[in-house]
Amino acid sequence: MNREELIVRLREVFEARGFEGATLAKIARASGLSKASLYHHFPDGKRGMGLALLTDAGIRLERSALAPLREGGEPEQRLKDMLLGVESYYGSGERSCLLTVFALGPPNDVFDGLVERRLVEWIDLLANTLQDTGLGKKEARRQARDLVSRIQGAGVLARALHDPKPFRQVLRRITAELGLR
Amino acid sequence: MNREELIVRLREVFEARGFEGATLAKIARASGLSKASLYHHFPDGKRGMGLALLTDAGIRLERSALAPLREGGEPEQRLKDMLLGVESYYGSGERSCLLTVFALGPPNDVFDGLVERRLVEWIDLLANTLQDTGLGKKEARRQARDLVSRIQGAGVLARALHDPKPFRQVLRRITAELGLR
DNA sequence: GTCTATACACCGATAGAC
DNA sequence: GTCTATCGGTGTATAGAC
Repeated sequence: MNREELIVRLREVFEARGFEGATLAKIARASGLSKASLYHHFPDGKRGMGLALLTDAGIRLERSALAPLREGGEPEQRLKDMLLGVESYYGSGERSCLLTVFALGPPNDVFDGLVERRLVEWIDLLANTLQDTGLGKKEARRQARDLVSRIQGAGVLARALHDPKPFRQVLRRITAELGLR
Repeated sequence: MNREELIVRLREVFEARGFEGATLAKIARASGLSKASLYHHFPDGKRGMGLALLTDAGIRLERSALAPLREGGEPEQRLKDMLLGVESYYGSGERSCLLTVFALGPPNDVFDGLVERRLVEWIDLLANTLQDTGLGKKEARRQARDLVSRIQGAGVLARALHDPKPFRQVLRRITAELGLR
């Protein structure tokens, strides 16, 4: 069992059940390892797992959605690529964002800081890109916040309704509104 | 200690920590009652508390945000009133929606059904109102889904960033976009 | 209605064999 | 690296006095 595959298995449990809802018994079952073996891979136990998973989610979000915004091409193309990355990151609405799941659990200084930094980074990058399309600085920031809200909300809605379609529809709507055809 | 005041106290714990994170010890501390006394008010224990709180949240959302949509006035006024109700329901971004918090916890047939029904109801009512403004049926439904997404996402964002401002800004933006001035 | 005391299951975590 | 067995603590829930 290598760490990469292990993280994928753990992710499913934490994403679906939240940090508190992910008990070691369920994690062990999902991973095929015993509780004791999990401590070989994560000496800090559940705290370490949560940290590793949240870091992993941040990196995946960065690669899928944030990195495209940093590229040097046309801003319209960057926005388009970001939305494609978001679609992939959310598994087309079938999966939840771990940052969101953790954010709605109990307060935790370590976790909360990681979540907050990624979201701020996302909004900042998005605002810069929107500015490159000709928007004013303030309006770009407002729209960036709004877009991240919509994406997060779409993920929540899909989960709450047990249906990935609302997620895809909202993403399509955003694409259309931004004039990305 | 009457039930109304008790529910308000419990709400704070469940909203901030989620169902799994809300332990009886914390609930007892927050309510000023002992664990045993809580079982006098909620014979079914934590399950009963969660159900009562989720029902309460649904009713508050109904009164604040959904009821205005049912009224007979101008659709623009109904939308305006809904947004005011949403602002109030979310405590201007200082509080989270318990439906969202529960939706992102572990799957639970009872809870999930309640959450789902309220959200579907919200989207339906909103779509009807938007249709009354002259939108086509399909477009009204799409926009209704989008609006609920944005509101939910705004609540998540405000919580994740520990700052109510993004919530208020998104709500203001929606108001402006709908031409409600 | 509220309490103290307690039952008992499950939690995260560890010991130590292989 | 993986396991079985087990620890101490905390979780939900109950008994029974007042």
